[in-house]
Order: sequence, then structure tokens, then C-alpha cells
Amino acid sequence: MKLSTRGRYGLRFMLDLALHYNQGPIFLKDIAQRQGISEKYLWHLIHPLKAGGLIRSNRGAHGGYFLAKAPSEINLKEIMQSVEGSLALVDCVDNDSVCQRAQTCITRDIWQEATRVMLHTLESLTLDAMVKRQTEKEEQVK
Amino acid sequence: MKLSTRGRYGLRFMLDLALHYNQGPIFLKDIAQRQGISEKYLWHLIHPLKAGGLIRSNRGAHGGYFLAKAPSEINLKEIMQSVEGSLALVDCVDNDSVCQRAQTCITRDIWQEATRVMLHTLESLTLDAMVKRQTEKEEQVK
DNA sequence: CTTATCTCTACTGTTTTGGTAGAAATTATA
DNA sequence: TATAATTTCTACCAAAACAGTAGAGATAAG
Repeated sequence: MKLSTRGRYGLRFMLDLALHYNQGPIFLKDIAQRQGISEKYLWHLIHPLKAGGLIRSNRGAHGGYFLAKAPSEINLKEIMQSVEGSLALVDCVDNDSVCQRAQTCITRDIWQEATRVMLHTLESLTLDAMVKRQTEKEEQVK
Repeated sequence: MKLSTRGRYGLRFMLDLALHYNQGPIFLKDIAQRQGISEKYLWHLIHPLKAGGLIRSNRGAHGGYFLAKAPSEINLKEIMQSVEGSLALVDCVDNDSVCQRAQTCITRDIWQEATRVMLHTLESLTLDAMVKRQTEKEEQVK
């Protein structure tokens, strides 16, 4: 039940953009350097994040990436769903036809409920809340 | 973020034992048949469940498996931790030395919190509650 | 027209996952 | 004590998912 690097890096990428919100397009190169992740790999995350309408980009010289919405309007559930796909803990939650037992299986109900709770948690965490926590943490270090 | 078959089958195995609680040792063969899972594969789950103190067994003829505790004393968190290992969403939650950023990384705090909520949910679900739901569901079908 | 940047396709190696084979150990019971 | 039924264990294999890289093409600024 580990998160893959897609999810972990995806959040770090988005948080980096949130920390530089309203500072114009941010170079992928800079994000990659700050986060210690290769540009090549980050591309795999950028693609679904664009498709999910969470980020936008400018091409060409002086191009770069920026959030498509305010940090307060972007939550962790959206980010994870974009980069990881469905967050259902088991496939039968999304689609009962994957298992003949689905109609009568009580464990399916259990996983459905657990998935719901998890999604609710992720939904309550927004990028701007994370930015706030980040800056608070940096204050404490001083 | 999908659960592996270990987790899914592990719960079904335990629920099967719970449904036959106090009926003496249950043959692996019977569980395998009811659940549609090979005996060979189930062995991989049985081993950690025994190590985790959740089930016990009798060897030899008329042997079999049974719960080591009452169904009300066994929750989903224990079962998952036994068959899947650590349930931390990311490795750095258990062990900060896996990442140099751990001390200052706000995303680590986020995953730590999400993990905590998830564990709390799993902990609140006990085998006997699932048995109750199962029998209620069967009543409704009639 | 040159440089900086994003965009895209394709490939590769490694790890994890799911599953099987077959033999050894243990116990009830005839 | 022999036999049948069952758990226990080691080893292995194939397929899928994951993590990461290479290199070329498209676009825009200056």
C-alpha cells in the first residue's frame, strides 16, 4: 500500500509551484534542481497534471509551468487522482464486473468505505494549507 | 495505491475463519475452495498471519486453522499489517533516514497525517463487525 | 536565426507481484 | 505400526508495474 514515486514527486512538484505562485512561469529545470528529481522523470507527471487541469504552461524561451487555479482551490485528492489514476483501494470498488463476487462480497463494502474515508482526508488538504505549514515550519527553524 | 492481492485475499481468509469461529480447525482446502484462491497461494498469507499471532493451526490429519483471538479482538489494521507489512504511505514516515529532506519536508508531514487517519479507520473495523454485516446482507437477499 | 524551453515517443533495466511445484514433517486413526 | 490427511517449507518462474533515460521535434523570445 505504498504510494509510488509518481504520487510523492507529483505532490512535491505541485507544492513547488504553489510556493512560487504568481511569480510567472517556473522553469522545469529549476523545480527539478530544487526537488532533486530529473527533468525527464518529471515530464511523466506533468502530462497528467495538465490533462487534469491543475497546471498550465508556456512554451518556448521564457516558458515554464504555473498553477491553473489558486492554491486554495487545489487539493491533494485531485493531485493524486491525476498522477496515480483511480485511488480506489481495490478495483471492484470502481467496477463490479471485475469480480463475480462483487454483489455479495462484504469485503468489497469494507474497502469501499475505507476508500471513501481516505478520499475525504485527501480532499481536505489544500495546497495553500501546505504552503502555510511550510512557512510556519521554516519560522520555527530560525 | 492499490491494495495487493495479499491484502485482499488475507482479509477474505480471515473473514472465512471468523464465519466459522468455534467450529474447530478449518481445512485450508475448504477455505481455498470457498474463496476461489489456490491453497498454494494462501500459504504465503498464512505464514505472516501466524507470525502476527492472529491465527493458530493444528498439524496432521484433522488439522486446520482457527483464529487465535475472538473476532471482536481482531481488527483490519492488524490483518493488513501482518500480510502487507508496514502500512505507511511512504517509507520516510517510518524511517527518516531514507531521505535527507525528511527533517524539513512538509510533504512528509502530510503523508504522516494521512497514514494516521487511514490506520485509525482500519483499526475501527473488527472481524465480528464484518461478520454481522455479512449475515445482515444475506438476510436482505432472502 | 539562435537559444531556451516545453512536448512527445520509445526504450530499458529492475523490482514487485502473483502463482506453481514438489517434498518434508506431523498427527489421527484404523 | 502403517496409512492417509493435513500443515509446513524452499525454490522457482512468468508477468506486470515501476523508475528512469535517450533523443528528436515543436514553439516562442529576443
